[in-house]
Amino acid sequence: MRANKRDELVREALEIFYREGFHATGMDRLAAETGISKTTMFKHFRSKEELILAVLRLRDQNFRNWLFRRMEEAGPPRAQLSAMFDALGEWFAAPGFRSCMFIKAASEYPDPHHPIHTQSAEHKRLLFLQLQKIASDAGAQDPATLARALLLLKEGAIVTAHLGHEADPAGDAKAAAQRMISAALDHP
Amino acid sequence: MRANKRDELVREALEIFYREGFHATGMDRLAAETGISKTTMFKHFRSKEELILAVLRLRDQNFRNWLFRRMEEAGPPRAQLSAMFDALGEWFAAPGFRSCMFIKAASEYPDPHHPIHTQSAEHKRLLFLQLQKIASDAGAQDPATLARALLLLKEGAIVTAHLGHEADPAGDAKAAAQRMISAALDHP
DNA sequence: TATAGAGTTGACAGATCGGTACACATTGGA
DNA sequence: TCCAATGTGTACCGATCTGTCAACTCTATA
Repeated sequence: MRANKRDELVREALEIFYREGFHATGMDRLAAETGISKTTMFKHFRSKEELILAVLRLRDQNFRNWLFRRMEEAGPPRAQLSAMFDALGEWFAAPGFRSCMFIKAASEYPDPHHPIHTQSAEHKRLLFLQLQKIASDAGAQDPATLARALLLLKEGAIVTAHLGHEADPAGDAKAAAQRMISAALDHP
Repeated sequence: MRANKRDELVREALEIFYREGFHATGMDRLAAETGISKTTMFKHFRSKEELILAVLRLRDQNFRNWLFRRMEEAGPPRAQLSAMFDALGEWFAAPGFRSCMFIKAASEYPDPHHPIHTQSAEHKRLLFLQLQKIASDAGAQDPATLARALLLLKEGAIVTAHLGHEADPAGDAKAAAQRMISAALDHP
């Protein structure tokens, strides 16, 4: 019961923060839109910052689960790597897509030492580690370099999908990624 | 004493917004930090939004001038394309680097129809047009596709330099870019 | 010297910010 | 049935938010 409200708050706060932004969303508005009273919110989280950190933890889990599951469906490691960009393309096309929550969080809390910033960076690090592993399984001689290159394309595609005029940034990124993958695996 | 307070305000507001964020910086604080009175600020700009739009216009000019000048110094078009990433590397290493102002603006004003968002998107479009021209001058058969791929790497490098743990995102992006350039120009 | 324009000051408005005090409701155990 | 603990809602705090206003100073130029 208590945990329910807490989880409910985090889940709904995630939607609202993602849609509207962190600074732009006040605790009053959060209470009004979730139907959870401010007192309850501040019982579960000592501050807005703590709530945001909880939201980011949930987002990290959701996003990595979703992405790597989609990639696994593609089969062997090499196919998984390029399948990442198919998954991204679906995400971009989904209604309500508004860029990456962690890029947004880092934008609003630009101080690199701020907890919200460092926690956002941690999400990117976890993505890198998993991608590096898949690149290694695929037979890359330098899996870290391949993983970094693919992540550059991923972040670029996300930003461009949100901010750009382009029709298919995920497709562009996939085409570029396949060159990188081929260079790393076919001509080692 | 006909000093142009308006330009001074825009210049200083740019620094503060870039360092602290848009929502996080109030007009009171802007007045306190610039020494320009609120009355004067609201004489020149009817709203905070108008001030932000003026700041973004200035940033657009400054950034494109700086980047394309750096690229031109590299000589022929093909060298210019990869020189973009050397310039980015210098930017990332400069003290006070805090990602791209337009990515940040789009993060804080995520509604794609918001004037601040659309004006940020316009900056990216202008970058694309110039890059496409250089790619064309370099002899690319499909300069638009090459320009899009290089911009994906550029945006990814910016985000990663701000948020990532990586040592040299500009270098990684440059290495990947050179593959793209070579594929587009050497094996047409 | 008169005047217009730019800038300043300080107070103020109404809304919203993050956060809290306190009374009320609900519940489980004795 | 009673108590204690826990969860919740209302009303409120001081600070800050964007934006306004009237009264004033300064300065360049006609």
